[in-house]
Amino acid sequence: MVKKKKAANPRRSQVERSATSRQRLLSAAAAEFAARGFAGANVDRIARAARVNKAMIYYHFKSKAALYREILRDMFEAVAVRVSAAAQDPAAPAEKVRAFVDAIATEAEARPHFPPIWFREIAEGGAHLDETTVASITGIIGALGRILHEGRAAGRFQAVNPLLVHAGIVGPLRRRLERGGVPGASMVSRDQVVAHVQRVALLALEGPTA
Amino acid sequence: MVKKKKAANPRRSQVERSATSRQRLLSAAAAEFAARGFAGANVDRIARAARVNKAMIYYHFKSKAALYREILRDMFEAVAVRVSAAAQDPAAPAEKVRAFVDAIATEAEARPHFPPIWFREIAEGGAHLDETTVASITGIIGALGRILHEGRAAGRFQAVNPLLVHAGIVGPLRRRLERGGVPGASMVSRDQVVAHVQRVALLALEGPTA
DNA sequence: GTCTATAAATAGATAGAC
DNA sequence: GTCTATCTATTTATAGAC
Repeated sequence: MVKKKKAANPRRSQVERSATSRQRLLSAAAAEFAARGFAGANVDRIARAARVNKAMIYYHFKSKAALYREILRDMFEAVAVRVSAAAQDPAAPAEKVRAFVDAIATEAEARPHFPPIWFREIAEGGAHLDETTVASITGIIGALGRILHEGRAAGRFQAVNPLLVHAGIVGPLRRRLERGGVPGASMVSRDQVVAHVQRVALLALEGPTA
Repeated sequence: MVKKKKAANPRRSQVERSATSRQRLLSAAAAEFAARGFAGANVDRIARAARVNKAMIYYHFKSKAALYREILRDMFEAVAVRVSAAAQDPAAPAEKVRAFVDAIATEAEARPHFPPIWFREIAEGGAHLDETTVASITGIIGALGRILHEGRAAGRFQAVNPLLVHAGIVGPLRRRLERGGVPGASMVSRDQVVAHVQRVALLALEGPTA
């Protein structure tokens, strides 16, 4: 009788055994990285927020950087998967654009800390990204590019740079500014934002050239 | 005979006497903050890039934070001034939107490090901003708000949230991604970007509701 | 105004007991 | 898996000579 308990996927068994502290750390870290960026984030603060001993960070993850990379990998992979599905769906290009926007919005909603982190990585030129994550991002942009190309081939869209469309989508799809005295900042609902972005993206693609 | 040389504006005389090192520090710091953010920035690196002794940072500025605030203040003030001018100009609302976009683009061009810094501050919720700078930003959003309101009153624009329009403008108006394997990233010129953003902004405001 | 040397504080990381 | 104590490196900031 060969023992089987050690033969299981190490990743899976680890998750089973320590889902709590590991999970707490991941979500506390996401919040910290979102609020302060990679360099500004503090492992003590992460541990405290997760109500977990700081040493656990180095038990579950190799380093602060590895923890950050893991969060990024997870976030961008999730978006890439959903976005690719939207691009492959048999639907009209315009509908795919709507699905693309909604895919990002949905993932951003499920992970409230995703947009700020994304923003920072853009500002930083992707300094902290590993190859897997770069591949995910390339996949996201690529999926959008395919949708745009398809619409253009069908004579529905005009030629616009995918990166600019992408920026026009990601820009507004961040969390509303909560402070700073900007009036009306927190009065925009999720659905309003999504509807606005979808409308603008489609106008940019289908509207007159003028 | 009262001596006059000490009576001059201390700020002015300081600038006159040390324009070189002070100026070098400011521009080196802007680059560093843009590339790495406030927390990620390193004063040694700033001093080295400016070819100035590190102690000079604390001679000219109170601290790393004060240096950062000074850069932000300058950048946002310049944008606020130009943007307010655009809003006051006697022109049709649509033209004012174009001027608004161009104003930001022009300042961003004059200060290449402005867009990434702006991006970070947005992600951070304005954590490092002093009151003066918050006022500038409020002024920028306010100027856009007035333009939109005017266009709406004239029956030309539809009702859209100024913050979303603003995000749609600032989002694409960042520096083009230079790396990361994104195809076509660096193929977008300044004028193409500005034209795209202007077009999209106006479509969002004037286009059909559908 | 400029420089060297160094103080002082932070913060990432690890050893080792339990 | 979890904790305490601590090491170490980095980095902001200052004192003081020139």
